Amino acid sequence: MAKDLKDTLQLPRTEFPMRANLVQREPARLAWWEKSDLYGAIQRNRAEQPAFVLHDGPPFTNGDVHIGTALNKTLKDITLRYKNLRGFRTPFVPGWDCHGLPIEQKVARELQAKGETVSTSGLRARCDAFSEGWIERQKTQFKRLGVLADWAHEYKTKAPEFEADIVRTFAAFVERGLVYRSKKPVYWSIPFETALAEAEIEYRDHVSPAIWVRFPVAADVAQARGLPADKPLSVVIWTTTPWTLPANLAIAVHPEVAYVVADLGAERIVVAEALLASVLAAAKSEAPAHVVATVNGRDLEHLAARHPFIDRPSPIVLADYVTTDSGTGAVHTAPGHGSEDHLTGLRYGLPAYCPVGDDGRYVNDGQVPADFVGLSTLETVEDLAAKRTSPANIAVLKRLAETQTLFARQRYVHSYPHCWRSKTPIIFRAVDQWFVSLDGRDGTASSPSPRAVALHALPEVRWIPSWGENRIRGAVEARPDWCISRQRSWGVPIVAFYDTQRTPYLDAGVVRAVAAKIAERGSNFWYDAPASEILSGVPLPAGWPPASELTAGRDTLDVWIDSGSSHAAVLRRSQGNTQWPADLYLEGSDQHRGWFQSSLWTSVIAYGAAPYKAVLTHGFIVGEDGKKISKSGQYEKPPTSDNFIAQYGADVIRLWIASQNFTEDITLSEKILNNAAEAYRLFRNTFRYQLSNLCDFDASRDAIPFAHLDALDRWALHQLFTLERECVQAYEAYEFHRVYQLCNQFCAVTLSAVYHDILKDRLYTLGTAHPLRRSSQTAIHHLFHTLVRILAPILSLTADEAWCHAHFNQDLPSAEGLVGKDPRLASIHLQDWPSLPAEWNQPSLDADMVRLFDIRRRVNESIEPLRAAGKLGKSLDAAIQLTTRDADSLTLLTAHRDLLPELFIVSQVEVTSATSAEGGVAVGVRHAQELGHHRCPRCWRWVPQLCSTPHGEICPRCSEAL
RNA sequence: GGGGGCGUAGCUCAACGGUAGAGCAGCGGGCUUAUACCCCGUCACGCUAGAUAAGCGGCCGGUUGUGGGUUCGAGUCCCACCGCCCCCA
Repeated sequence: MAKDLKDTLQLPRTEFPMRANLVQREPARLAWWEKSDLYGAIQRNRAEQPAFVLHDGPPFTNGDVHIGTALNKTLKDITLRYKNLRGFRTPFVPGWDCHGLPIEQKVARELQAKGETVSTSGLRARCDAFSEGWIERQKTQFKRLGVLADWAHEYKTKAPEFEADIVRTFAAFVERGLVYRSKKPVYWSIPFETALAEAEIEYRDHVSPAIWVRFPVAADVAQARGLPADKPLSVVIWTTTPWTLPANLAIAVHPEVAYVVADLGAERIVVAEALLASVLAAAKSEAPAHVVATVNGRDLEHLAARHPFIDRPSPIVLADYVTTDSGTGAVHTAPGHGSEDHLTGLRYGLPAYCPVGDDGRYVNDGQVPADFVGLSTLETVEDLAAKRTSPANIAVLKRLAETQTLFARQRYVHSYPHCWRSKTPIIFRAVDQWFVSLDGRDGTASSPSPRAVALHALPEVRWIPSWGENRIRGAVEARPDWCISRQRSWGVPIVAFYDTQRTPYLDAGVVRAVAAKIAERGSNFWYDAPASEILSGVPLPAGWPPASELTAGRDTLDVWIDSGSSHAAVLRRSQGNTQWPADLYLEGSDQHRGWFQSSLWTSVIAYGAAPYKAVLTHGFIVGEDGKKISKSGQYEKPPTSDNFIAQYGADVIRLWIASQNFTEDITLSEKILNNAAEAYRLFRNTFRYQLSNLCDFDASRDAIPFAHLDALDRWALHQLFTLERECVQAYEAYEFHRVYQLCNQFCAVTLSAVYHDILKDRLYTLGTAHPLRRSSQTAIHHLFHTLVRILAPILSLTADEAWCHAHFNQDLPSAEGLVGKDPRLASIHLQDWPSLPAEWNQPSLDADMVRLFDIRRRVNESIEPLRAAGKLGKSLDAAIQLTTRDADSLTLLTAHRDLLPELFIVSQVEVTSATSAEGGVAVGVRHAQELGHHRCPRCWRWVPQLCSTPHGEICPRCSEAL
């Protein structure tokens, strides 16, 4: 009979499964999105609406999608899905950054391992294929995350049309007169006669001659500085690269370090006070030394010492990087052979003098001693095998000995950079590079400099969070001129030509003409064709030699110009219906110095304004210990997007992302992901409860107008009204974690613990079409349709799944299901954001309910001891007595008298006023049985009297329902 | 070393310069009509009390990484330190 009665209840029914099985089931929905071209449908749906353009920052194409990259793309997806629901047209063209050293290096190493040698264009072809392979893999991985984009029309920086726009960015630099040529030291491989990047350096032990060298100070110079001049005086430097001495232009000392003039008997030397002992030890000096003067480094500035064997001065300069850890505290400075030296040289107006040619041998420049010319500066493979130092070192040592400027020497073993391919030591060598002046060049004084325009543009942009503006401002202000040339192969060529004397020829018109050819033929053509072909049909500017005498340059552009040109190549060309400037750039905070900045420079130079209206940044993922995820070591598998999805499914990962305040460090741990999974289940079950209780509800037929709804249901809609308003605020501020918190608490407290729980009695036991039941179903209907939209940007797959169940009673819309219906029904993502009627705002009702829920809480507290004592099981077994002398409370309780048993989920509530009672409301609890009541086997409530029906003894209300 | 941030319960997040709060997890129960679901209680110091009772303490216990400062009043503003993240050197 119990079974019989149970069948008379309106129990919830739905095919929406409780268990998500996301890992297994998500791919089907993703496949359906793709098959049905959901992205295209969404774009068509909003074709006439104002656009919100988020411009995608391109990930690099050399590996699987990392969880950090997944975070970035998911935040973009959440943003765009929200904007779409709000009615904006949201084109999203994903991009990939394809050129660059990491790929070139990886490919080159693979080739080397296989013993293959290929031409430049052959290497480029391999790089192209390598990059393309990762694009496809990453695309699959991004799709698996649920990211919706124009995947069929992505942008790639290696595409010919894109490359052409990169070249045109360069043309804009040239047009503005900003491009100039200057020397800069780079790592240089002698055997390969090529520049190397940091990543191509291997550190190996190397035996160098460490030498202490006297730089004589003339007597009159010393005297002018108040230094004793009656004996030979010299500044002693220490170096492990004797071959760089011909390029010495200065001696650096630290301004705050104390230096001494030490008398050694026959001579006096200047070294740092702290290093005097070690210097003497190196020279094995037996003679007693005594200090005759002490002076601060700062006071030595501009003191003109002499080069030990070349007739020129070597002035003393100041530099903060000088230490007293080793050496003499006086640092040999050759701006053409060291990065720090170069910067120091710039401060003192010293040239990046480098008398070493591409082949690593001294050139004949009239300054290098004639017998040095042609000597190799560093060891060849043969030299290394024979364990002998380089010819240049030998020559320098010999010359120092001859000029009696060698103070001491030692054999010195240290870690030294080597070329990864030839295994020979590398040299630091200044070579000509292309620079972009950020402060304007000759002839452009009338127009503001790029830096001025950039700084002017910053306040026009909305920076989220706001400190982003300060950060990029610092970077923009401090940035030196932009070195845009790289001696690489896998990149976009710098369209410059050279005559037989290596004189460069550069012209914006020529650059643009070549760009047009690259757009058609790809940039490989630059490497395969002779200059005459590259320039055929291109009118040469006056003063250029004939094309037959020119060769095309081999430098490539800094890859930051590649990605920094994306706004021109994509937005300016309205690719995928985008537009310039973008409404939003959204990347990690490291991009303040990267893409945000490179895009800003290219844009202000070419178009005079920033390419974005707003820039949103997120932090980086760290482990439980607060250390960055790669160093955290808490995961055995690599932290790729796929590895996490394989364990949790995309929607749990998306929920985790949404739950975090992403402007700060984002913590990732198993515990936190399990939290997200727990919250996911809460949302899923909330949808399930709602769907299952709407199984017999047709809004068009059964819905009840708001004014006629039961008070509890109106209250629920009031709560929903508030939730929606707050969620919109949170979304607009990009505070997705607030949306998460709000929805989580709404579902856990307002719905699950209160509203949904109270409703069970009504929904299950009343007659199908009972007004009270329909009233609650009306509210549930609104709750579902609002909540599913609020959560759709975050739980994109699950919200869509719930949506389909609401409309088709199955996972995915069927063809038949859609016949005769609006095709927009096919997906939640084709819906509009709900606009909730203002009448749902019921503050006074809410105030009443707040007080009633407070009493409810106290009722629950009062029931608990009886439960613990085993006197009571479910709350429906309880009969409650509320006693108050407080007129307000009495009015409140009386007004909602009928609602109280439902509200408390008890069988009876008696309200009495008592003059003797304390203030407030006193709660009394009894088992309903004590009142002589009987339990209705159908609805489980205890009532004074059961009545006989064909279904047995049940309560009058149930009898009526049947 | 320089620049930009962050630090509140085990976790995720709140809190106009004005009483430090939620959810989750944990712990203890209950239900079996959302059932691998759901409900109730408890849970950021200490003390006292207690079984159909809860209170007390506030200058002298604690309270937002630590220590100072400004203020009638500081999680919030300022300074220093510690730890961590991003960028640069």
